Amino acid sequence: MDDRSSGNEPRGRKRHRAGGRVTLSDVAREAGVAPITVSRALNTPQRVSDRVRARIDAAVETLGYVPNLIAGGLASAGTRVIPVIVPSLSILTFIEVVHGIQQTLERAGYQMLLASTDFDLDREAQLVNTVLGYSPSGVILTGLRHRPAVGERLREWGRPVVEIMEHGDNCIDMSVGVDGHALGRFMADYLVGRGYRRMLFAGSNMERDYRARQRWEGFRDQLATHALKADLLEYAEAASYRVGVEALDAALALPEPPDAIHFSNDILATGALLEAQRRGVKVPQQIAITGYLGLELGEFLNPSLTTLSVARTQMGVEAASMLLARLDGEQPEPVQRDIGYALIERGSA
Amino acid sequence: MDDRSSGNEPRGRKRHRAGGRVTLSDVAREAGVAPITVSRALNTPQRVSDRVRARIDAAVETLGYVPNLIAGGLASAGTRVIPVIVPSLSILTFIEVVHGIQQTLERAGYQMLLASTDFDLDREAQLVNTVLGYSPSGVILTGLRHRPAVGERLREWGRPVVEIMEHGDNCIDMSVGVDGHALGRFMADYLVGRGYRRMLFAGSNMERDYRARQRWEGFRDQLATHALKADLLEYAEAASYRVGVEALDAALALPEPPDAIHFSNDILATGALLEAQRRGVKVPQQIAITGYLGLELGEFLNPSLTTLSVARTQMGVEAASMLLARLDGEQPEPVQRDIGYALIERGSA
DNA sequence: CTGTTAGCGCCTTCAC
DNA sequence: GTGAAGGCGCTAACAG
Repeated sequence: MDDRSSGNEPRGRKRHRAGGRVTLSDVAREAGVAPITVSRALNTPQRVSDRVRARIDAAVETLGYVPNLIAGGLASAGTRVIPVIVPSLSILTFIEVVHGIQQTLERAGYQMLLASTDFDLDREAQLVNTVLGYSPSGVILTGLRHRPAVGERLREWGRPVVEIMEHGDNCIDMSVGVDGHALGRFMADYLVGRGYRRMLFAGSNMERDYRARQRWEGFRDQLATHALKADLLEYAEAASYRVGVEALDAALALPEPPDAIHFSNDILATGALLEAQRRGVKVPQQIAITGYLGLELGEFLNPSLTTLSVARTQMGVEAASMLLARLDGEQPEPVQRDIGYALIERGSA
Repeated sequence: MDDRSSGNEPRGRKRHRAGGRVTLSDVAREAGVAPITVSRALNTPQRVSDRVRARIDAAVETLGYVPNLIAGGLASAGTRVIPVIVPSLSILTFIEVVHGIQQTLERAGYQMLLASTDFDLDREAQLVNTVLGYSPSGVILTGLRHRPAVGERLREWGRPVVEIMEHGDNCIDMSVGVDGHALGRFMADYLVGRGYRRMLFAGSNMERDYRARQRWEGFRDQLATHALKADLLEYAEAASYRVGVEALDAALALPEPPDAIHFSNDILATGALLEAQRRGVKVPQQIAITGYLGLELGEFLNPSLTTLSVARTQMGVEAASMLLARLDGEQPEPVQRDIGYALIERGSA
């Protein structure tokens, strides 16, 4: 006979009960049903009769039951948690995407576990491992480039994975992003079309942020098709207004100053624009300035900033939506989405 | 007899094994020890002999074992997850605090679960309930004002709780923040000391963001002690450069325009400053402008922006540190920390 | 539509 | 210092 049926008290074990929370069994007892019925009433209400469901709902209400998602996760694998892994939380771009993701997930009853890699792919691989330990329902990570182990593990894991920021054809499962090369090429053509000839690309943190480097490569390559050569001004540190200021000063101090500078983001471009203003350098007559991001601020600068805008919040919304759709059993098409970009033509170029 | 001892195969159940992950038992088998020994080797290495520990470490390595934190959490209550609940992810202030928290937590091997309330206290209460379902190791939430149920539940829960942003004497467990009234009073005194007399306070989203309202109240009350009256210009929408622009226009259109405007944040103040520049309004001669936040951008505006700075990232770091210290069994003193503020005196006032 | 049974992976208690 | 047994709270599989 199963020893549980012997009437003995459980030898004085009195286990921890996390803060004495109400459990599903408590609800079942209150409602006079089996625990599994409560589980069903909560997760698949249509499979429980109206009368029983009403009793259960009432019991949930009176006891103040809140599901222990950890237990649910252990039993069913799937904790309604979505880890989101980004390179940095101090860069506006990622913040905005994260915002879109968070809004969308939360609305659907999922929670976001946010982690940052500091642009380190090894750290990313390690983080992926760690977060899989939480039995998440899906994963969102940044970029299409990862350590080989990441793709392998995620693929065999079998749950939905969305890669954001980058557009290409080698994603693990699904992706939403932009084509950095295309962005660079577009801007090169635009500036050439406006009559500029001596082009400078100024970027920061490009050693680590390979997506900024892709924009530079696209820019450079497209200029080459016009038989123009572009220079690169690179700063190791993270983007800041100060770096933008320095970049403008450096550009103007060149033996042959450029007639246009394209910055790898609006923060740098803004710093440069404000410095030009301070120094009395005419923009765009003496030097044109363009950015990348489409920040609201650019609209109010004098002159206003011409910039290439990417719908970052929307990117986050779409990433989360694709993931949720997959969790709902749908197969969203296409699996690799190019979010595109839009030129905001203003006064600085 | 316990039916498990009958040699039958488990009737073909083949349960889900989340992606066939290596479990602690697998490691135990590989190392030739009991599962519990592996558990100890991982959690309390000093309680396992060196030889056995070495074997276990090797097994962990070869199998690529990654702990299932969900299971650990269920068994021991404590998942190394810290939910962080903030009002909004589109407001810079919170982003920066979150950044500080995240860095600190991640460094200590904890993960951040990020949720936002949209400034809704009912939503906050609901979120607290939900995240407690993840058996977190602690909780960080925003502000000192909550629904009564939140404080009760969190207190009886018994794990560390840190409230951020606000300083006061009625926290649930621990807190780090600033005293909004003091901030407002300080700025009032400063502007009075600089000779300004007709003061306007311009803010956005103050209906929902009561901390901005506290700054206004402090500002107003302190001016009253100087026998000065302050006006309030309030916008319902969220802060943006555009609102700053509108606020300046509105202020200048007043029958008796103010000689100084204190904005509830640097975004608004920046918009106003840029608009003043565009219109050729002299700052601070014709009108003084001050902000709150201490954004880097203010340094590069023309004129540069005088602003009250709060060490937001540092606040996040301290919040997380306090929490971690408590988890390590320490009792950090003091439990209610005032992070303070600093005036950045620049050209706009 | 509802209940029984077993177990997710780990850790706590107790025993040696 | 190591191991055996049981259970954390929930749900999948099977049975009625």
